[in-house]
Amino acid sequence: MNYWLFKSEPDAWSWDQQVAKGEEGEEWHGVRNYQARNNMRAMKIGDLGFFYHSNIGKEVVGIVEVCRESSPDSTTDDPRWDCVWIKAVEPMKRPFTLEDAKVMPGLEQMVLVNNTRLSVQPVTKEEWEIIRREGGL
DNA sequence: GCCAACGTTGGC
DNA sequence: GCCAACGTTGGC
Repeated sequence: MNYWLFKSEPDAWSWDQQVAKGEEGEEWHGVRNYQARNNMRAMKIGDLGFFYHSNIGKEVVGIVEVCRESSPDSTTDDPRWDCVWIKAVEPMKRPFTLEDAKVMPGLEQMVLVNNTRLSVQPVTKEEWEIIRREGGL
């Protein structure tokens, strides 16, 4: 079991829209970055992730689960790009902000804090548990 | 809206 | 294979 973080601008695709997709989930399409793609290729069904709102909010708003492993991105014919599907599991009771992450002991090494531009990133078990707890779950 | 950080592209 | 130019992301 591995843990991840998915960034989305809520203007483009929000947590509420993700929740509305229910059990079927949604293809996490549109990623055009090798590192982010490689992270998705490493994912297994059942892996969990944080759903993070970038730009507006700048906070983790919920937890998602990988429900389909990496397959070709339906929004391009370019064979380099594929992606997973994710479904909403539960919302955070309290959103966990980027600001929180910057000052929270134990999150100094977190990718979210140190590589702001990576849109699909790994999260360690320790980081996962801290943020989950701080989110009231 | 600006701009720093980073990734990608393409000329050499 | 290097690196300048350019494009994009995302925090502020």
